[in-house]
Amino acid sequence: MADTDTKERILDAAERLFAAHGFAGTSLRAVTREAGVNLAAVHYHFGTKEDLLRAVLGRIVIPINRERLAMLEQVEAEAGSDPPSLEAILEAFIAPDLRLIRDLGERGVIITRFLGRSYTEPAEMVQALSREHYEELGQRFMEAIARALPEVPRTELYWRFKLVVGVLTYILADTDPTGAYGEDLSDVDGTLRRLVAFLAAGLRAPMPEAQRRDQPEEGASS
Amino acid sequence: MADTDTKERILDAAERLFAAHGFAGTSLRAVTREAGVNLAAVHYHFGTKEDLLRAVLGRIVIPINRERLAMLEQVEAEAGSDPPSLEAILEAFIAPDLRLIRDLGERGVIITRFLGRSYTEPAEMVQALSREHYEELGQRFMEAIARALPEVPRTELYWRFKLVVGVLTYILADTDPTGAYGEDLSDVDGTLRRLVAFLAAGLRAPMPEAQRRDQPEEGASS
DNA sequence: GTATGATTATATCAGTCGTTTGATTAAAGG
DNA sequence: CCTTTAATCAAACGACTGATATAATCATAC
Repeated sequence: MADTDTKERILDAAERLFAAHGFAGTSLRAVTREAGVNLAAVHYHFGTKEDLLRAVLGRIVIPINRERLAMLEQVEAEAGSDPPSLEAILEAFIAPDLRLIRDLGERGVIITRFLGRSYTEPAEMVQALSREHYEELGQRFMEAIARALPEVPRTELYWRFKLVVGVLTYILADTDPTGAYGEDLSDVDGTLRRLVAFLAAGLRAPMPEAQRRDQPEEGASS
Repeated sequence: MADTDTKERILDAAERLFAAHGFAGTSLRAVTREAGVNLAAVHYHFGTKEDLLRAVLGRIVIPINRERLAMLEQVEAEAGSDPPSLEAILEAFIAPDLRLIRDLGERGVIITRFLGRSYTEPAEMVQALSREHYEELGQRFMEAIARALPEVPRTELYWRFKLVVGVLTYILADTDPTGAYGEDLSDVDGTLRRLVAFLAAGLRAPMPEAQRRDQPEEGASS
């Protein structure tokens, strides 16, 4: 059995099972059973269970983020010396994930679910890994958005960008092949447009009135 | 040892550990160790590990949802025959969770984290339970929002409401006592206002242009 | 005091877990 | 061909898991 085959089979199986059951809920025996390989192969090829997860996450996230960054750079290049449009930036941020579904079919669904869940995955190391992959990129996108929305205070934008991440995370975690995405793959683009519309509006929202700390709690505010 | 004490201790410990490590990553021995009780007490008082989780989730969610519903009803009563404002509805939806942090301090943080994570928790039964608690209530809020936004198509609202849930889920899952929420509890109200502003704008966003399926992919759309 | 039910404590069961080990096999290189 | 390296295999280790059984203790009522 060729080594690239064994490793790939382990990675594929682990990807599926980690996405479905999380890190703690997935045993190495389940992985090796599904991959049809020997238990010790995991340790031979990857080391610890954590190392396996690192490998799974890395092979997913690195190409996606490369694509994400490339899209952003293209958007910026097309805008020239002007700031790029907010919608285009958001599209660059979101599209690579959603297009996984269209391009990879069922594996795309597995991956998006895995990505979406990794952010709130109970095992701390999963979260830490996930954030590590996104930190620099997030900063990059934050700055592009700040240029597109100079009138929104920076701290507010930082916070709102987290909400953008939250929405994307949630959508990814909730993908379901029997739902809208699975039925009609061209709907991915429609979904993208609607997502971008929602998020762009939220990012552009005027700041709410400053709170007044010395007043008792109020009911309705028009 | 009085039975209400033992049960409470188990529930408290389980709440903390499930929130931190998830269902699969938390063993009953860890729970009983932390609670300072005997292993058999779990089965005696609660039955299976799943039943314990049910009990933990139920004692958290039921009062919060009661409060959520009460706030919505108050908002509707104040609006009379008019539709209530979107902002007020969103506030009724979100405030009970956020106020946990202010009102319960560290336990509030634990609970919000638990709630936020339960939606994407890898163990399927956690998710199923979580959704079960929110299904009817979600429907109730959806209808209130639809009355506040009659110009947005119903199917689009349904979908956008899921994004609202996603944002809230993410914020809850990401609570960190060392962050903004923990430092200044009065900031919970500011957070609520900013959240509502973001989400209200997104919900009110005009529909994006319908997609054209027969056209090649476009770049920027102004 | 006794009787009864509730509760706790301990031991055990059967199984699972990640990791390691030494043996064996397969492939590559000289 | 032999030697070396890479890869695979099966067994074992020590630890842990949820659940159960049983006996002891506690609490309450009569």
